[in-house]
Amino acid sequence: MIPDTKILDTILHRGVAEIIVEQEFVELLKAGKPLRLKMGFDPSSPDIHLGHAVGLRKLRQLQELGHHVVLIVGDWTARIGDPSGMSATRRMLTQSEVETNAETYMRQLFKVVDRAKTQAVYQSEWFGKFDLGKVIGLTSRFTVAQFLARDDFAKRFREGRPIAITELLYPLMQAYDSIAVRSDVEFGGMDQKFNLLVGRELQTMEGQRPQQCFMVPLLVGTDGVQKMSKSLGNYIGVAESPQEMYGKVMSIRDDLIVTYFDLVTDVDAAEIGEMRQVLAQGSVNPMEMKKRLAREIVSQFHDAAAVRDAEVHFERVVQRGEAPEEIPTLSLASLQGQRLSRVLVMANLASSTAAAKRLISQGAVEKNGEKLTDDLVLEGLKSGDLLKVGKQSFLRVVERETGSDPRR
RNA sequence: GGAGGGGUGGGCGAGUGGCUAAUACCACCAGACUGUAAAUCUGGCGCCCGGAAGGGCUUCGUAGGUUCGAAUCCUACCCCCUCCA
Repeated sequence: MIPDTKILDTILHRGVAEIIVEQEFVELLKAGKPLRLKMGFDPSSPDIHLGHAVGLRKLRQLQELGHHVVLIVGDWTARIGDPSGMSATRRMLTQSEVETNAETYMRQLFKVVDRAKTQAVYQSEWFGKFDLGKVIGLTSRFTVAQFLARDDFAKRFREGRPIAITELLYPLMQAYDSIAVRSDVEFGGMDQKFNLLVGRELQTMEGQRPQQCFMVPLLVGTDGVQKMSKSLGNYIGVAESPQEMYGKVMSIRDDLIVTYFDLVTDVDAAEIGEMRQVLAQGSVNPMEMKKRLAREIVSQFHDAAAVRDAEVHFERVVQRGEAPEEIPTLSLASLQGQRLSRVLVMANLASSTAAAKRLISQGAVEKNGEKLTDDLVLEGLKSGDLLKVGKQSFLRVVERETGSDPRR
């Protein structure tokens, strides 16, 4: 299918950092023939988050035009670890770990990408047969200088920090994947630029038409500073519960609202432009806009009812500081005669008695809305009493356990 | 093959015999503020006993040793890095 100008414009400009070579890419799209869109992942980290979604949404848009995704399960590159993240060499994964991770990954991937138009292949299909001769052949095509041109290698080299030789192999392997699957376009974040370009070069050397490199911007994580990543813990996972997702979106800083709308929602560009304006003027409470954002994001992964529930939950627990519908309980009998710090530990509201005491002395503990500032035995505890620790942790005292044990 | 540097609490990184459960910063937790956030400010940030005051225990790569007393000194071992060849 040949895209009309509006769709083409969205594909080329919304949520895109750079396309190499944009003109060639446009021509390929206009030719209307199905393209092979390459996207790789290492099965060492199977969780997909909104940062990945930026690129995956692009794949989806292109699938809607009839193009095909070739998903590469990097069961060999996972052993090395992508140096783009500067991580240390990883241990080898077992075959079954790889398969489990790949499965998890794909289940999450297909929340965004069209399964019917996706083909998954394992790197081991070609690297499993590689012998030393081929490895040497591959490495002989590039020079150290070429690799040192890459930013992070150059930096580490300059600072005298180690670069494992296997790390140099990573881009080569990724590039070879492009040959193996005859990639037309490879997708990745801006941090993948070097790797994608090596693919282009290698394809040219092998007489293949060089792939186009499609790079998306890196989404800033919930900390508002660093790129979203699992290891930094600042991510919003696509497999998370509606409540978690909604809450995490609400916790991003105001100045990221527009970026998020732009990169991870389908809200019309013109409308986003208006938002930018009203936000700048201060004529709207950013919170309201963020709620809209949260709804837009959550609804991509959950049904409408779940989205509403998540919002109600947020308003209740976070905005009004009330107890949610479901809170952990402990029986009166088990708490009788126990000191407050002990109770908090039993209820899993504190990680140790020392921690519990800190919370108490800092005024973070309430019983039925009344502050408790001494670590004493709770007198007159009765069924129905509500303990609150911090802003959002609760415990209900009940006559008898009904099953949900907070200690689990 | 040779020379040298280093392994400290979640991270980074001070400390080189007692004043050190161990500086600072980041992360994190709580409180205040607030429009959800962010920012800011205040406090906290090994575990156990005690209402508290206070007391005890365990931590500075691993295992031993010296000493009244060690993260700090000695010995052995493990691991990491840099430079020269």
